[in-house]
Order: sequence, then structure tokens, then C-alpha cells
Amino acid sequence: MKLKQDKHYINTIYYKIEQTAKYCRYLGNQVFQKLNLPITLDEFATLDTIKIYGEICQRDLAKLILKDRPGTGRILNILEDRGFIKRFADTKNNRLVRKMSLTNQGEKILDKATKVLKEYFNNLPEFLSQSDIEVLDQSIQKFRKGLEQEVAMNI
Amino acid sequence: MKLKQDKHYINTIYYKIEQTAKYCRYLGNQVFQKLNLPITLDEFATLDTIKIYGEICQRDLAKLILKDRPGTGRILNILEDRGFIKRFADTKNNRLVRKMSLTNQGEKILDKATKVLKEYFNNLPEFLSQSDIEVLDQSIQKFRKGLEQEVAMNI
DNA sequence: ATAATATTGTTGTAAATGCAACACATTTAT
DNA sequence: ATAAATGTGTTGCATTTACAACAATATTAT
Repeated sequence: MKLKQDKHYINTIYYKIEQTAKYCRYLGNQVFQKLNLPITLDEFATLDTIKIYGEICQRDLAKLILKDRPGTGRILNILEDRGFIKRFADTKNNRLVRKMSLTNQGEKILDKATKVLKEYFNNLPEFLSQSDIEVLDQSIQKFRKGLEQEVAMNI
Repeated sequence: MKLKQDKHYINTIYYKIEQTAKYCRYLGNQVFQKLNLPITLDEFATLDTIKIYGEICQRDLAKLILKDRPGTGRILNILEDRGFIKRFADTKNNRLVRKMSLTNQGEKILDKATKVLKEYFNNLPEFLSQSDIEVLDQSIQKFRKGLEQEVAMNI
């Protein structure tokens, strides 16, 4: 993988991805506050992921929500305390694991937040066309897959 | 900006950018450790940016290195303590600001790190062609610019 | 059989991050 | 002229993050 000789960090694709990710995070958190949602962005992502994947163990969930194992456990503690999920012991490859599922209240909160968020984002000016997004999606996916082979995630 | 009705967070472009950024950060930090560089990724980015932009005030630097003002001040404290930069008072629009420049030692460390990093990255398998990178670069740039108008950065 | 290795989740802690408050100076508004 | 608002950098603190160490169990190697 060649880098142009005169490339400074600020001109690399790594920097631009970091920069864009930072904007995404700020926007996300600001939207959650502005809309007065009763959960944070991380909690929303966690609930939404549990809804899709059904009963998965904590480590698999950690990989999906991009947190490490301790961080995932802590988010789940909060969600459990607030009654949005319930946890139970199960096995996976003969190993004892903890899985989880949404409670009724968790479903309700998630649906509500999803609805409010969809409305908000539908009213945002469309700054990228659907086909632009697809191009971005494809190429960032390809980039990430390449990256994946170079970096140890140890989650 | 329309979202497909059935899109979960994990399928959005926001998630994929976060995910890719995380890989970038891990790879970066792991490379800096593996190569036994005497500075961190953040310090390198800071030195490299000071080298390009010459004498800028801390707040402008903060925007470039994607840190907030306190964080930028702290990184600069470290770099100053280690003798890689020197700081001095100046004015910008009649306002008192602190600017900085690389010391000889700072230049040396930066050049050394740049050389080692270039060698490392040149030996990585090329997982994206130059034209692929350009496509990614263009579309992520466009996306970020759209985002920029929706999010307050207050740095 | 025993030891070494691997998987999963938790605890603890050092470091990084985000943010509000402050100090100080300058510009703008009234 | 005075007050309010803005720009710059620092301090302090609460939260988040990264990471190592551990407990418990299962698999693999010797």
C-alpha cells in the first residue's frame, strides 16, 4: 500500500475517516439530547442490535456495538437495571455465556426512539443522494475489510 | 435525507464510518507501539500538523487535530516539556493567542517517525487501489461537508 | 493424567474525552 | 460610557475508554 511521498497525516484517508466519524458521533449525541430521548445513543444502538440478533452472548454483542467486553457488560447492567432487557445464562459451544433479550418495556422504548429518530432524519436536508451513499458504503466497506486483516481487535 | 424504513443502526452509514474509524485508531496505535516509536499517534499528528501549518494558534490547531481546546493544550504541554515544540505569545485579530513551532529536536523526531511509518505502510498489502481510495476520499469528503452543516462543533 | 491454552464475563485502574466554568481581553450593542 | 457578547486558553471534574488481571470452565497438548 503506497503512500504519496508528500502526504501528511491530515491528508490521509485515515484522518478523514476519523474526522467524519467524530462528526457522526457529535451529531448523534446532539440529536439524542435535542429530541429529549430517554436513552443515549449507545443504549439505543445496543437495544436495536439485540432486537435484530435476538439472543446472542455478550462478547458477540460487543463486537457488533463496537465496545470491549467490560464496556458492553456495563451498558447491559444499566439496561437491565432500567428494565429494558433481561439476561439469562445459556451455553454456546459448551461454554457458559450470558444472553439477553428485550423486555416489553425495552421494545416500547426502542420503538418510540426509532420513530422519533426516523422523523428527525427524514426532515434533514438530503446532503447525499441514495447512489452517493451506496458508493460511499461500498468503498468504506472494502476499506474496512482490508483493515480488518491488519489489526487485532481482541474483544 | 431519507432512511430506508427497515434500516437498523448497524446498517447505516454512520455505523460503518464509526466502525472503520475504530479500526483505523486501533491499527494506528498498534503500529506506533509495534514500531517502538517514542511518540504516540496523537503526538505525531500534532507535530506533523504544526509542521505543515507553521505558526497557528491553539484553537485552530485543535480543529485540525480533532481535539477540544483543553485536550490540545495538554498535548502541547507534553510536547513542550519534552522539548519538541516551543510556544510563544502572539496576536490574531488583535487577540492574544499562543502559537508554537517545532524545535530542532521536534523536527528530528517527526522526520524519524515519518520515515519509519512510511516504510511500514509501504510494506502493507495494498487492499485498496489508488483509484478506489480516491473514490472513497471524494465521497467521504462530500458526506462530511453535509454533516458539518448539521452539527455544532464548539471547539 | 496433567498441564497448557482458549473462551467468556467481571473487576479494577490509568488514561482519554467531553464539557462546564473561569480568567482575561476585545469587540459590539445599547 | 457601560453592558453584553465574543474569542482564547486553562482548570477541574464526571464520564468514557482501553487494557490488564482475574475467576471459572472447556478444550487441547504433552
